Amino acid sequence: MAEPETTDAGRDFIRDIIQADLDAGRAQSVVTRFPPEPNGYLHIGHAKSICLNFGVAQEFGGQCHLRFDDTNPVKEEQEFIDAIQRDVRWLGFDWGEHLYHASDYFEQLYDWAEHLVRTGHAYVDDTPPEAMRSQRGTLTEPGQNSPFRYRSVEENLDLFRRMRAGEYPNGTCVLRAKIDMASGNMNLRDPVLYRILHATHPRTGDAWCIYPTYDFAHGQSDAIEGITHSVCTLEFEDHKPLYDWLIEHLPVPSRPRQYEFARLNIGFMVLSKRVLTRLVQDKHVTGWDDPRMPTLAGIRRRGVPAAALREFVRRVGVARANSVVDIAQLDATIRDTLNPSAVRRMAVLRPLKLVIENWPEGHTETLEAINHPDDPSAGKRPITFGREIYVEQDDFMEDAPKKFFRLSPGREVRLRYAYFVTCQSAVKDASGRVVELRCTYDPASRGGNSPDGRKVQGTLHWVGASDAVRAEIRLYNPLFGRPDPGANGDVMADLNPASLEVLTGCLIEPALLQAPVGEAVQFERMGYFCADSDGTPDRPVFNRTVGLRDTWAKVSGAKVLGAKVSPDGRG
RNA sequence: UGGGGCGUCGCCAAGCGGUAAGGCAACGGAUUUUGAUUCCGUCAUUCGGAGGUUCGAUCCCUCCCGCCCCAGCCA
Repeated sequence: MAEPETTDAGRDFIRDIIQADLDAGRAQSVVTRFPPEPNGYLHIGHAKSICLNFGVAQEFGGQCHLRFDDTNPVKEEQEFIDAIQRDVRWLGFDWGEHLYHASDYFEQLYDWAEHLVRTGHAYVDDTPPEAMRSQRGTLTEPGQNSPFRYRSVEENLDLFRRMRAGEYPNGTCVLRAKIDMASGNMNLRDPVLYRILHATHPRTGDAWCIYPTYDFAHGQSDAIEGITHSVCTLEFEDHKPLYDWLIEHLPVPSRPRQYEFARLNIGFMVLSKRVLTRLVQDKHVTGWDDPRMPTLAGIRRRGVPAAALREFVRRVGVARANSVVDIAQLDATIRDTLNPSAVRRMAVLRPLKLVIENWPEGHTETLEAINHPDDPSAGKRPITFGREIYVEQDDFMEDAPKKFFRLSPGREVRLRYAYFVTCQSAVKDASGRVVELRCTYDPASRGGNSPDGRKVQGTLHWVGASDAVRAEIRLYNPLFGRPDPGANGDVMADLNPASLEVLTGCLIEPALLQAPVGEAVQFERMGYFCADSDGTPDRPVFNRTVGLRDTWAKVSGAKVLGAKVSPDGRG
């Protein structure tokens, strides 16, 4: 079985660093972690981080932890905690026993905070938020020391304990590290380590009313778990000096190192939890698993296999340069992954009735169709042919250019696995719309070949009228209408109004009734589709995972634009 | 105008002083009962720019230009 996933993981600067650390003996083993905050669903950007962290651990014989960075109870929910685990597993990774939460370390973190207070490296600041902001200075001007910066260790300890005891309402005061208010790095201007949040935490409930900030929790959590390589995205680069400062001023059990890589960006997509949350809340999509969403749940529902995502991430690579990956790269990877294994079926999205005039009325024949052109082991299936069948509306053109290898009055084509048919005429309704094709067939061409060696230029997919099943098919287009959503202001203004196209009168071959939900099959000549959970036995629903490459669309499109092909289609 | 990063083909991305991998896209052509797949072939004399060091620089140095991140008691 062809496996597009390469065993050679490819090289990048992260793997180079780890290899060098191992070679030089700076590390004996590799321990990484994937640390999502449970405030939303995982998206394809997270897939890059997951594949990197878990992948690296696998390759170097180490381990990767799944750690929930749950330090802000007001944003986090159990639904997200569950969804994240489901999605990481689906992507194909296993954290084994290593499931952790920053909240597991709250007590230890608190003790370390007191340690900082005792060693004079942290103080309780009563400055209100707005005042604190102005005291912080600007990007070009240094900040001012808080008047509370000089409190004694005893007073700070007492105040901090009272914070923990719940004596103060939200916002009254915070615990700050005493570093350097004049630092060019804003993160070093006495960063907040603890804030008061009277909120119920999904895991610790009401045990705490003060919570550590990301900066105070992250590095220390890494140290507790023995993380050797703490890999995160570029925007945390400025936090590294603080990460290191904390590690160096605390009696932590290990010395993790942070490394940053560029986050994933894909054209026509938005990978921002903030925006994705809004899309869900404002009902621009049906939910986190709407197939148009870049979430792992949405992508999965669309029919994309996890292997395709892993391969995509591998192809894209890991580097430090900000970039925007062409969405065609994702589509190509999905096709490459699906092509060798997806079973073939026939479905007509926009049916046009075709009547074979010289076929006996009421007679049907069972023909044989293969399930995969390159894999005989995929087997065959019976399909029913008869006097009336349906073909794709796009496969007929009344006044067609020579290069149109499909149906047109007088032209002969092959109906896949069936017969050669020649279009005799088109029946139109009162408005002039073509509603039916009258054709004749060549009885000698059964199976799709003519004994006289006659060739036809086109082969069409079809569904027999006698056993066609009606279905709904949902076509998905990019959720956003421009490659750089939001570049001109409001992201929501760039939503693509045509991101979802629902086709209700589709006709599919009966074998499709057995298609497992979520598993993509190829509708010949149309693309990859998978059954959706919204479907019922009498009303199946399919999602388009991705279309097939369509050279004809390019050629005909160019013709419409008057660019490449002359009117007769001969270029 | 502070600090930290990044700039290699249309889009990703290797390259780590010895004379530009690969993928996607594009474009030819072959095979094809999917205008699919597969297969062959074309596609950076040049690495943001200008100097410098060197026998030799995409790789080292200097200056310049451009882009990204940072002023949450978010992560």
